[in-house]
Amino acid sequence: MARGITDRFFERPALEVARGLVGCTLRHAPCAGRIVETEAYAGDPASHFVTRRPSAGALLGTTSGLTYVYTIYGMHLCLNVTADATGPGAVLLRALEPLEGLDVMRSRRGVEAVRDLCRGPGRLAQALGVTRAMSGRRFLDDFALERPARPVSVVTSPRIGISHATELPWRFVLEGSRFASGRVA
DNA sequence: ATATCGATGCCCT
DNA sequence: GGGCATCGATATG
Repeated sequence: MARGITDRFFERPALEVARGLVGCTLRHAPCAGRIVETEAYAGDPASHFVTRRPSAGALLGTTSGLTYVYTIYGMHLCLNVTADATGPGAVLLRALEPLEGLDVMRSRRGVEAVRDLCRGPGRLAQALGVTRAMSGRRFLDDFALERPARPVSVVTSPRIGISHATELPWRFVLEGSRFASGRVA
């Protein structure tokens, strides 16, 4: 596969990885979708490297290409990939445009509408069958990534749902996508 | 269309 | 005990 992504892709700053992942196809058989929304976290005050340093610090600080899964608000999982092997970094996958395995996604999610299957990090994780046991594994052991066939337009905005470092435009959205979470710009 | 709110677990003081 | 990188249901313009 000419456009397949390897571990080396993640050996750079989280901002570059987050931007580069937008437009890529994410596969976790039998499901697949186009990544339309990501967020970068590094050593900033909103990052788990800072706010959960004792537990998540090692994983986020000195690795790249590993899966990081955490529970939020007691009931939702969020799927991340670590980036930048020489410094803290991770990318949160926030939304997909569903492409394959929609029926499996529907049964996991318990909803029918395509637009509601993977729009938002908790929904995305549920639709793909993400589990906490994946955390710490090589991301590419559980998922496959392919670059987009053509360059994509990406727009940035502040990150969603955080209360610190809200001024940083570290959210990346595929321009014009109806499958991104949050407000339509 | 936006607003509010309850559910829930984990990591931290 | 407090604070979340959230979602879905409900209530109201």
